Parts: sequence; structure tokens; C-alpha cells
Amino acid sequence: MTTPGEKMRADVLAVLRREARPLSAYDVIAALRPAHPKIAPPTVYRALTALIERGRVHRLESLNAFVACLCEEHEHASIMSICDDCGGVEETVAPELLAQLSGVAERSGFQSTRHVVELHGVCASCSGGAARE
Amino acid sequence: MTTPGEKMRADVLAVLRREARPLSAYDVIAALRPAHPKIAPPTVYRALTALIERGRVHRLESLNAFVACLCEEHEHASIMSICDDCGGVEETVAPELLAQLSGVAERSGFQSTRHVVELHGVCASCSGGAARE
DNA sequence: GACGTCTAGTTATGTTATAACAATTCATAT
DNA sequence: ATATGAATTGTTATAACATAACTAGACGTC
Repeated sequence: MTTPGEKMRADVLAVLRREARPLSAYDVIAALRPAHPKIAPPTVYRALTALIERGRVHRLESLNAFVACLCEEHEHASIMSICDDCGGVEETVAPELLAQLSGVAERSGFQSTRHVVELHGVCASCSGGAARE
Repeated sequence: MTTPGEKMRADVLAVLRREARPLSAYDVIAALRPAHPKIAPPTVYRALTALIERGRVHRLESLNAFVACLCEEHEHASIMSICDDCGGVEETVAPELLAQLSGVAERSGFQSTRHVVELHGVCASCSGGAARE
């Protein structure tokens, strides 16, 4: 093991990638319990924080949940579209739109450093597919 | 008292308007304690939910906190600019920009019903004013 | 190898939010 | 007027989310 904590981060990321949907930190803990019986919240939160810094994981603020980043190389902010029906998440990259957002705020002198853009609604499969009831 | 709960909603809104900054639900409870000694979380959360539905209060998802809506008549979604330095919040109305956001997501068939757009950064007074240390 | 520094693990607790139920209010029919 | 029932609010308890504070281990330096 070269850098410590690497294993834990890999395990957390693997869990998030296995599930395609957002998981709460405690969902991750539950999924990790078999491999790490004594795992505690701070361990997972630290791994998640490190993964978020590296752009491997996104935190969904409006859900208090986490998803693996779907695009391999991206370290830029994204638009997260959250289906309130199936719970799925789509990630859209639109730098120019986020730049416009910054620009609007900047008109009053606000310097933005972090964007939280989350859309709630219904995804294509849930609206276009079969009616659910 | 015509509709029940009105008094509580008014009291909660008054607290949020008195402070200009975001308050957690438990901050609101603390502020209300003198007037309502036995107030409990669900009471405040219900009042907040009702006020949010009426567009009087915004929930800041990335802060788990609440602010009074600053603009009197608006029931539309807003861009919330949150100063990480002083904690202040600015509300910007930019319907065309939010429509663009919806549009981008819609290209993959996603129908958005609710927007969460929050910018973190430093406000004009905190960056343009005096250095802080 | 003793010492200091940095990182990770652990314990405990703090903070945010809601489920579940009891009490109350109010409308309606008798 | 009062019994019945629907809807709303108050209350208790607990669930869900997150981090502070401390302990222990790893690693470089002298």
C-alpha cells in the first residue's frame, strides 16, 4: 500500500460505482460492513471528502447523498439531474452555462467558487416509458 | 385567527426576516423559544414547509438552512449566492438562465420540476472591503 | 532508536429531520 | 345541541446525517 487510506477510498468508490444511484454515507457504510466490520462514519466521510476533492464523487446537496462521477476525466462542476421517480441521476457538463451563472452573480460583485446545480424532475425512462400505476 | 397555524407561520417568518442570514430550523426554534416555550421540531418544520410552498421562504440545500424570500411577490426559482465568509445570501432572479438549465437537461428527455441553484463564494463587501486578517 | 509530524482509526456526540401517535378543532347530520 | 368523522396541530420519540476530539500508528529526521 503506497499511500494509506487508498484502499478505503477505492472500496468506497467501488461501492458507489456498483450502484448507479445516489447512496447516503450510511448506505455506503452498510455496503462496506461485510469487508470492514468495524467501519465508522468518520472513516467513510473522510474517504468521500477525498474522493470529492479528486472529482471522483459528487455530493448531491439536495439529497444528502453521493454518486460516483460518471465521466472519467472531469474535474469540473456539473449539472445533476435527479429523477424523483426512479432515483437515478444524470450528469450534464455545460461549462458555458455555469459560467453564465457565475456572471449573473458577479454583477453584484459576488465571486463564486463552487456551484451547486441540481434539477429535480422525471427522467426520460420514467416519463416516456410505461405509466407506473 | 382564521386558519390555524397562521400564527406560527407568521412567527417563523418574522424570525427569518429579522435575521438577514440563513438560519437552521433549530436556530428558529431557539429564537422562538421565549414566545413558545414548548415548541418542538415538527412544528417549525411544518411551518417552514408551508412558507416554502407559499414562496415566502427558501431552503438552502447546501447549508441545510432557511432564509426569508427577499423579493415580495416572487414565486419563481432563484439563484442563491451564499457568501462563505460572512454567511450572507443574495437572491438573483434570472428566469431565462434557469430555463436554459431546464433546456440542457431536457435534451436527454429529463423534465425538470424544481431547480436548486446555489453559488458559494465571497460577496462584494467581503472581497472588496477590508481584508479580514 | 527517540522525537516530531502527519494521517487514519475510534469513540462519542452534535445536528438535522421525520415517523407515529394523541389531542384538538371544525363541519355536518341528526 | 351533540355525536360522528375528517383534517390539522401538538407531542414524544427516534431516525438519519455529520463531525469534534482523541488515540494510535506510520514515516521521516536527527
